[in-house]
Amino acid sequence: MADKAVPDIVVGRLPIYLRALTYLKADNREITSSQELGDRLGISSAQIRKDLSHFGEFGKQGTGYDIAHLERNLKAILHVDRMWDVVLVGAGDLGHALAAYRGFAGRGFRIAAVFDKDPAKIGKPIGNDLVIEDVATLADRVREQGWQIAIIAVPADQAQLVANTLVQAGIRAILNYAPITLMCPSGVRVEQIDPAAHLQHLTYYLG
Amino acid sequence: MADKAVPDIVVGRLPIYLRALTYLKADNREITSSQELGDRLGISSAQIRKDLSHFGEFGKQGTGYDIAHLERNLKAILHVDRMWDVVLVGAGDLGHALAAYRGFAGRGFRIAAVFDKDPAKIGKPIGNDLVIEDVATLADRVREQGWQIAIIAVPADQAQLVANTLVQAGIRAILNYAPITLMCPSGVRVEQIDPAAHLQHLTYYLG
DNA sequence: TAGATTGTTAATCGATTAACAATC
DNA sequence: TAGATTGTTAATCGATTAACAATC
Repeated sequence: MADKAVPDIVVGRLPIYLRALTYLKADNREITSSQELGDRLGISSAQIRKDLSHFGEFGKQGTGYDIAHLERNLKAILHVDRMWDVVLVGAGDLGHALAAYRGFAGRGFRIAAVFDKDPAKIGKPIGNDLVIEDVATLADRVREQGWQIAIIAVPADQAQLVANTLVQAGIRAILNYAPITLMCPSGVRVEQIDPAAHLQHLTYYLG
Repeated sequence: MADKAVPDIVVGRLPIYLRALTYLKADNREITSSQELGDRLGISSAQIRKDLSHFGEFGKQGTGYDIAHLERNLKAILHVDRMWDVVLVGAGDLGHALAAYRGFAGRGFRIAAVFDKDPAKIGKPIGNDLVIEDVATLADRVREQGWQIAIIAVPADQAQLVANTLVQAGIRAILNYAPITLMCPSGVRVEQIDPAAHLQHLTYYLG
């Protein structure tokens, strides 16, 4: 059955499935099952089959899933069967870590440029082969390059302003590391990473 | 109505509410409403009232919520009305960024120690006033200090091993930055941060 | 074939929303 | 008081699970 409006919560699990498949493939495994995947991920096998069924039929009864085949399909579904340029705004410690992060390349992403407003940082090298650019030129550069994805790694009090600039310039997806809820027009998707919030979620369960 | 087993999804929203309250307070606001909070967070006011009702009655009909009072209560509920020591394992770029992160202190957390296995890093300063310790001593140090929370910022292929060590030593909550699903005994809670997975979630919605 | 596992349906479970009496 | 907003109930909506026919 082809898709008709897949629940966002299902979409959010696909990258996890994809990640698991990549590890299985690296282990020279060729076939897996919803049972095995579920065991590894702490998810029921029924849920995995149901989730995948939103997008098509990828398995074989009695056998399971061809790992390379399912991986290829998930990549296509998530549109990571190509490379995406990502703009990074903020060249603090976190920005530097993200610019140097090895984990993006294999999963469809490349940090294409880094911006900061600190004159002492502008012009300095960052990551593998980038140079920090002036955030004053951010909007023009985004428009000119047609970038669609941005990562915000600036202090909380500047995040909304940066987001506004990005959206104005045509960015359609934002990964926000600033600990603040961004207000963005519908049509712009935002994902948030807030380590302190995650830790607080955990401490709830600690005496 | 007091709690009887609050859904985890509700617990996960409390840190977001708390964060919003802190900003309101910094803005010298004294009173807010479920409506205002919801508008700011993109959540329905009904959901906010329902979520809070799991823990008690914090508002006043016709008026709303006293910001400082609700903030105090949420902090207590999440057990961040105290400071938590957090062990950080992994002193790469990300580890350095986390060790230097200013956002933890105000929200209940302090990086208490950093561990790495690289002899070239051990003994080097990191963050404000820490020195990188040998991961070989991790288990002993965790036990001796009674630490309960850890952040894993090591490469994916070492994350499970580190997690096992931590759990063995008594850690009960893990924030995992390695892009791999950790297998941990029930009783140990794990939260995962995987930037590439978040980006893939976003690209699903991009043409 | 016999055994295994998918894809799907129906049943269950849980979360969100709407609505409103209570009341500040 | 009149207006506003809570806390809660009941209704709706959506997601997960169980079960199984199909079939490799």
